[in-house]
Amino acid sequence: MPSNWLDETEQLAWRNFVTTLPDLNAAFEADLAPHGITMGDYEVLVFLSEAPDNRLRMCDLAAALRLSPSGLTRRLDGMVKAGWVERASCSSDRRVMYAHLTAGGRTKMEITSADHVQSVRRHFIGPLGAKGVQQLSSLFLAIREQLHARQPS
Amino acid sequence: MPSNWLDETEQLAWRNFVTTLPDLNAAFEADLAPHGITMGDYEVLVFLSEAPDNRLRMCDLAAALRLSPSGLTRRLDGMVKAGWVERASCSSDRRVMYAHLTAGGRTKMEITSADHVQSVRRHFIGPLGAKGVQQLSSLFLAIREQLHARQPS
DNA sequence: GATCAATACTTGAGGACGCAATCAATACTA
DNA sequence: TAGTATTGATTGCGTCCTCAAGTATTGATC
Repeated sequence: MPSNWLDETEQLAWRNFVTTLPDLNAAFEADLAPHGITMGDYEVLVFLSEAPDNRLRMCDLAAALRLSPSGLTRRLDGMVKAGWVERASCSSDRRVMYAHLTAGGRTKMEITSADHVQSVRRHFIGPLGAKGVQQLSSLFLAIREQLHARQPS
Repeated sequence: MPSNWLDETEQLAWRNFVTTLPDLNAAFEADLAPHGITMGDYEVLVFLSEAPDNRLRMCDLAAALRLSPSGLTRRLDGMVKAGWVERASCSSDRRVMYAHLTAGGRTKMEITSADHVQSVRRHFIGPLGAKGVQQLSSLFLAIREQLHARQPS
């Protein structure tokens, strides 16, 4: 074993982390499933609802979602078909397409968000406790800053 | 906004968490990529290397990996082709197939693990700090216990 | 101002995964 | 012990994603 191996405490932390993540994610998906929407699509609704004019350029939205351009194109296809989003072209730059939240999309998000917040509270906020929420917040902030320090996105 | 909405601190913690995860994951994958292996395949090697006789039943391995049976079948196809794993039938129950770590698979894991541990240390352990490691460990333990409390897997 | 590079998006091809159906083997039950 | 249910693994099919290539538009350079 190399000298930089994880000690027991570090090993335990790492395992607690990586073994919990998939189940946590599955729990959120399962809670959203009755609404007929995935976490991925729901996140699109959230980003658009918070953007100016309820719209974002495809490339900006893709970057925010950590999705490839083609991946977003196809995800949006489905959401347009569902009536939650529409495409709109840009007058000042005819290369860009806006993803624009429709009224139906906003309604969908509002209905869904109530359950989703409850889901986050039950699976995430609740078990952490008030102190744990603050701890976890700053821990992940530190991780993210370290990530962006080397690879400024 | 419903009454159970997240307050500002909770909101911030949640966002720090969900926005960091994809980048963290991408960092691990990127560090492993030069070895020509994915996190998914690497995890198979780890599980098998720690199992008795370096082998696990397909169904047990699938459960450990949070993978569907068919998903594991196909992942193993690739790993068998790479020479890291071999399938072995079970004498006492002819339904089961063992996934068995080969010598080449163990070598692959040992070579790869040095870099992977460094990767975990840089992106995860390092920014957390000694105190943060312990905090995060118990926080995710709490989350997992809450998850299993309702849905005993 | 013509050319070349960069940017924004889409499409085609291929990979990874889940669900449902299938087949084989074992366990339960009357 | 015969019949049924359960378990373990695989295959077909559909979905979602990425990469590479292609098209269109804008920006940069000489």
